[in-house]
Amino acid sequence: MEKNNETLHILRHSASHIMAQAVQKIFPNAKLAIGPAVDTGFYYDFDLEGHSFTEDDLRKIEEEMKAILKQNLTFEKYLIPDVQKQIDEFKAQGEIYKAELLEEHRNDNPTLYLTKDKDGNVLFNDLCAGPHVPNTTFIKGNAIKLLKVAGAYWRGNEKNKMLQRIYATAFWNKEDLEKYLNFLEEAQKRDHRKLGTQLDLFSVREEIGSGFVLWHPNLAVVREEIENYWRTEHRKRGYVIVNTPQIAKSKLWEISGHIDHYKENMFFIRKENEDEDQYIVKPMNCPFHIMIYQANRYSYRSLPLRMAELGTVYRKEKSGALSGLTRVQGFTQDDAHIFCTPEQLVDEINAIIDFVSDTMKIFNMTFEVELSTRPESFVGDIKNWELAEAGLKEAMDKRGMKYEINEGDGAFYGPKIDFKVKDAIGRTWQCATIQLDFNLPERFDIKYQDKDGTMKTPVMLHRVIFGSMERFHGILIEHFAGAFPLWLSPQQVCVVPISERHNDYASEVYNKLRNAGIRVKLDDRSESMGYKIREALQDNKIPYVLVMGDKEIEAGKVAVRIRGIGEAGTLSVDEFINIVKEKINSKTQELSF
RNA sequence: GCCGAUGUAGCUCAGUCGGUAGAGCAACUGAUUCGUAAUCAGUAGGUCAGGGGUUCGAAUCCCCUCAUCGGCUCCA
Repeated sequence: MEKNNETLHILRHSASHIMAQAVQKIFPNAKLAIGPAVDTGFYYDFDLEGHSFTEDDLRKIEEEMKAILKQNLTFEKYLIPDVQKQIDEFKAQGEIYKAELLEEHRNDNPTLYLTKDKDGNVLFNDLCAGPHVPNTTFIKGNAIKLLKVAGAYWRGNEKNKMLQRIYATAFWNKEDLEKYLNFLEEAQKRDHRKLGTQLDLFSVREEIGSGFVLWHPNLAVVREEIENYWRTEHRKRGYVIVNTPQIAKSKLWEISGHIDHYKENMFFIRKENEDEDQYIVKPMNCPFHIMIYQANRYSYRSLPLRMAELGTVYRKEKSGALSGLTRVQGFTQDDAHIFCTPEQLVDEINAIIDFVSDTMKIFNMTFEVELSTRPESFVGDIKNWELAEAGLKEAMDKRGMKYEINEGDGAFYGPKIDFKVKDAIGRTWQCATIQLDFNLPERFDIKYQDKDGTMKTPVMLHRVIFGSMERFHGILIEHFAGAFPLWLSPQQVCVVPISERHNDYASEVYNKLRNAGIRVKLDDRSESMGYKIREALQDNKIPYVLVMGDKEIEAGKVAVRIRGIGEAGTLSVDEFINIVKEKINSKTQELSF
């Protein structure tokens, strides 16, 4: 058997059998559920009454696995001759989950995999389609690692019993495992929640509520730059920008259908007395944008209408779902709604794809695309769906864009294209999305006048580029490991006088930079130069430090030190300002001169 | 919402068997005036997440709530 990436999942699947064997050796009451290989390793789900796996158990199980591996066991495929008999046997053993699975696969020529010792004794068996490695010599004791224990519902259904899942990983050799563990450690250092505290970027307070983000001055600077970019780009691309209220009467949400379909995610404002109207905090911007559309009459000539807003919405989430900046209850969408005729649809979609791709380029991010098609329950005319799906495909095919298709995964109101960017941990986050909507234009009965003079219902597109400002900033923090490119850096330059007698010159330099519109900090504290440099570059991740002492003052220059690079010679202040301004304007990630 | 873990100074953490809380960094004050990724000394800082209970006595044991973390589910 070849030891490559393609066969790695076979190794991992086999390792999961060894783990199950080890668990049942230590905990004979543990019932087996399922234990597949996944992208980064494998897991096995157990039902174990009366005991929760601990870190210590994981160590013991790992030791037991190593002991099992030393016995040089073989994996053997075994076609179940009498399925009913095997089901009864599983039931007698208490293996109710295996029995349930076998019940379902009874007509698929189900097989067991037997783990045998060299005398042919069966030490362990598991209902399994395989394949597996031939024997345990393929699984190296020093290349497996049990990682964590977590709860997981049987068959992923929250109505079912919660099982205990042990996550683990395995590689062909020790070196690959260590590489992976190092990667996990690196990823942890980039965690935006950790960096959020370290760099004083944001916080979430119990007194305010979970999932409501306080943007500290440092991250507010990043956001300001990104919003500036966002506005400029939207103007360039023919959008109009609007502002809408934070709350609306329940009537609006009745028309939009949100009360019927989205209630559990909405925040209701408590009424003081029964006569008052019920107000609801907006979970979406679309109804407001439609109301703006309704304020005017449109013809096919005046469409498409591209309406954008940095709109803050609030969505109630299940308590366990929240996380840092990436999953919150209050967030600002970089939302837009495009009202157009069916003929304009493909062009509009293409323009949005251009927009997304141009934007992600600036951050040096890659993304993958998924198309989700009509689900089982849907609204609108099936012909429109087919046209729309074909349109989305056409737009992507024309530009040679690769995409995955998630059949039946679209929203009930229309198909969608999702853009997923990759973060430091290799996890993909949904950012940009384009969704067609056949529902809201009907519900609000919006129209445009076509060439032939008749009134028709426009096609409506929802789209975001960043998704939410909160999530996108979380991704940015991880992507850059907190070391933002110059144009986004909360502080761009730190001015460090060597000793007190250089303070006057330093403050002159500081004023010059500040007047030039550069975000600069003067560090004239009575600390050592080395300390100030370290704090600026390493702790605060400021791109440039300007050091000045007698020599620089005499020459009218500054000594430049660059984050992650080191000393970069001396320049006049004007020269430095010109270079830095040019770099800021070009949004480059290159700091060196 | 579910399973499990965690919550001690601004941050990172220690705190034994239940006997009234400690370090490093940061902050503040003073000294130092320094040539490229941590100068020295001193001072101050805590209702031990919140509430209830057991106890002569609780950071420590029990219960509830809140929050955070790892997952599951959800993410119209």
